[in-house]
Amino acid sequence: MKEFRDIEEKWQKRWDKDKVFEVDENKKNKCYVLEMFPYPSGSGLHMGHSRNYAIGDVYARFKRLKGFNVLYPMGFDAFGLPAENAAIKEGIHPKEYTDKSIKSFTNQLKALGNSYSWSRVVRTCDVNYYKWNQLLFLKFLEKGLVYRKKAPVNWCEHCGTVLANEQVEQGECWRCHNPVEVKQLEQWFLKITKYADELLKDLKILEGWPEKIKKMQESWIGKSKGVEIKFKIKDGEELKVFTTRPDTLWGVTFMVLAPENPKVMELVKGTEKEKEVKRFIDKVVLEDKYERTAEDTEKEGLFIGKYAINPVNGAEVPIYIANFVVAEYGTGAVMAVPGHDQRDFEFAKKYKIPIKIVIKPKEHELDAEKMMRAFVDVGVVVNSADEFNGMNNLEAIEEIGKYLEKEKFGKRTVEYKLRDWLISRQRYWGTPIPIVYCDKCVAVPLNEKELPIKLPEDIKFDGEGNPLLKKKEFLEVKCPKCKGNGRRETDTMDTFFDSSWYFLRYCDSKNEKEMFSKKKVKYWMPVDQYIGGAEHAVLHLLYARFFVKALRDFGLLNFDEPFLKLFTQGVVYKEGARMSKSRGNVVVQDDMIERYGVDSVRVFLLSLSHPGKTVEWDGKGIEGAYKFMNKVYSLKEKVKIKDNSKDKNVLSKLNLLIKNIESDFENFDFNLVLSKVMGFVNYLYKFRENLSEEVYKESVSKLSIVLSCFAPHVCEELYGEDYVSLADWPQLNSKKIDLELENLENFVSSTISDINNVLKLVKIENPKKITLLVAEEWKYKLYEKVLKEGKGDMKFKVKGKEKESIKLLGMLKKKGLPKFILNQKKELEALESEKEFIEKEFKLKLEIKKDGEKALPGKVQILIE
RNA sequence: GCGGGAGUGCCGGAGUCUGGAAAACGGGACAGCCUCAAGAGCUGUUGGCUUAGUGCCUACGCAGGUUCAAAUCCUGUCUCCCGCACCA
Repeated sequence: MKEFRDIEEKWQKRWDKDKVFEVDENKKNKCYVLEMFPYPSGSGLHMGHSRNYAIGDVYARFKRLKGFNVLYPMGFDAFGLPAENAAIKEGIHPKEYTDKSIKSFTNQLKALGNSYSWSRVVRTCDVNYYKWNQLLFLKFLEKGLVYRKKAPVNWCEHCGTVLANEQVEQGECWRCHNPVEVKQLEQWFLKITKYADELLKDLKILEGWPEKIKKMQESWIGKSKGVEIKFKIKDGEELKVFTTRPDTLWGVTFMVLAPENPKVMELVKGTEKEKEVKRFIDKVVLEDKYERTAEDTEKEGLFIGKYAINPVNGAEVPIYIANFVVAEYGTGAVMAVPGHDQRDFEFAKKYKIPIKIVIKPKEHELDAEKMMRAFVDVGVVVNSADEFNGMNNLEAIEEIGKYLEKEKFGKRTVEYKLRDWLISRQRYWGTPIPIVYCDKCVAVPLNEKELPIKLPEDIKFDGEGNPLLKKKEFLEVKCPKCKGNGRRETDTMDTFFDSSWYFLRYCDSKNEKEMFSKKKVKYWMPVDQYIGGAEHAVLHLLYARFFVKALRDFGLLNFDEPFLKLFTQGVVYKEGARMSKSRGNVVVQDDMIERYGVDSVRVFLLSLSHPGKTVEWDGKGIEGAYKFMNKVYSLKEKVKIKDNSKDKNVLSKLNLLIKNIESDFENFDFNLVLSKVMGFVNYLYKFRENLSEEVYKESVSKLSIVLSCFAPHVCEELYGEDYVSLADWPQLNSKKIDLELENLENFVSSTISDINNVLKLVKIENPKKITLLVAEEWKYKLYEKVLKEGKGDMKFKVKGKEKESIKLLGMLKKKGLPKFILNQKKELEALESEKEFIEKEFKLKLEIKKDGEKALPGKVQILIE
């Protein structure tokens, strides 16, 4: 639509020129609205993106209108694999690819009309940004939060790099969905586990976060309280196990070690079992780890010929190794209680190991022979030490824990599922890790002054491994410590490192001297409203929280959490799958914008459904949004005034609208805002000839302010003075809301239904008398009309509300009721009333939604005889 | 198995917190007006029955319960989507 397109261009240029959305620290209340910054890929923005960014923009614009000093920045998560892969595939440099992508992203975001503060753009691939990554790395190292360790790590062959635990989804690489292998490698880890407890605890203060995301983090951190118990190995040293169920300690009938547990080979060394055990381990370890440890995988194990001694009763139990035990959790060894753990139960059945009952239900006995599954419910301790028998097992967990500590059999501990974060990546397009290796000094961190370590740009991509490995100038350096020959670290940082603090950099993105000015960060942070996808629940959202806590402990920040409120948008699906380039089911925004104008597209995308819900793409509805925008735009031209009979009504509707939508905005109920605004626009449009100039102007002006969040360009045009984007939210004038007017229809119809209900209730076909007692406040004209004039003439032509009045009259008449009159007390009584007294009385409350200031006395009593 | 969420016309979705004419708002379909025509715009219809009434009946996943009154509150149950998953 040409006209809309012209308007868009005009205003986008003006916004840019006048720096309308640029902000500085000032005395106003600040509001930091942030969307997760995008990864700039070569393909354009599709409808999923458009919807997401529209959501953020509506909120930011709303807050701006409400008088906040709104920081709403945009940037690019510009390092990462896809750029590198594109480089290999298409033969262009990742930098070039990224620059190009960022450019096209920027253009498309601008085309969307989003009110970003463009001067603050952050690009993580700029030295100016990533040098601070390097500084941070050194700081982490200094504080003992970074360490290098040889460990079993997740390796994605397809991406040619290791991955963090969080980046493995059901055994597959989060990015390419190829199976992940386990490799023993020496890598850099970030000690996120140090903050495990705080990360868990502080979830409680994140009231503005979706429950779902918090639960996901909670289970990812996976805290469990238990006891570490020492078992002696017969003729050997001791073996520690971790258990959350010390109450079942007397029911232990075997032990199981993870095959990877180094203790295993030590134990069998030189015994006749050695070969067999080795074969078993090799077999199990070769298997895909995810499959092996899936819940429905058949349990397999092997007795290793050794026995352990239960510290509390001296019982000797056989030691097994088995596929279902995870090496990394707890001590990589478990005490098995088949009576009270389903996994142990299955294993015991398979290998014919005895089952011993030590907890039983209150009411009946258990027979270990006949049990079909383990008893895991709450019960009573039996067959254990005398002092615990008869105790409720939950209580026994506590007591036995204490007992074990007292007897020095073990100690109470806490275990987490959370693992340290592996940040090394064997890829080129990322932040170089500021480390030099040297034969003498091992791994030497660089001095701060030597930063930044620039990522060399002049390199060759042959598709084989990390090109940095072949870049001599980069590779060969002097050891900073001994000045001998050293070799630079060629691994780069996980890009989630970049995104863990970018929101801080926005506060002061051009600072050359520091990561950020503490003062500026203090003003803007924390982010008031964060918006992004739920898929980052245990990735970015967890890492960023960790960074903030760590930086706080470095003395750089003075708050505990980066994001006060979080909104997770829904995904746009097409043909049953998430819209994405790789699936080839994208609908790009450009064509649609070209045809209908961007405001229509924005309105359409947000009217579809609640922004938090996933939607299946169906472009048909755009027509409706387009019609709506046309109608809105046509309000620019005032038609001839016939009369001003609707002034009151329109003002009432207008103020009602302003009142109602504010909380909808806060709750992200944008679909509701839009439907309410549409309702108002229809009303205004319908009666535009019956309005005084003032009222019309006021209506259009206020409408354009509230609607500017959704349709900023057309609304700028409509507003006509200054920038609507910087206007003040319209003042609510509650007095103009005419409740009588607004509730008229409601009142009549509900009265009808009340009478109906009452009639049904008392089963009187022809009641002798019906009395309606109406409160003084209900001076509804309609009632007067119906009851004064309504002589049963139902044939006068009426519409709308008045139709209802006919319905009321007719209905009453049909029920055999004669004329009514309205008396001074606003009591309505049947004329031919009997003196007989009322037999039944039903009070029917007619409650109208409260308006906060004045609750209506709305109450009608219907008395029937 | 655990956790989160959802079941309402042909479709997307309001309404549920705070019980009181179910279906706001939008899409789609159908009919009419306007047009040479198309589009746009406007008007109406869109659960069933119907003698066409100002009528009756049925309906908010299913089954119960509370209540004068339930989509809404309570109990049970089914289905679907999403996340985690042998963590001892």
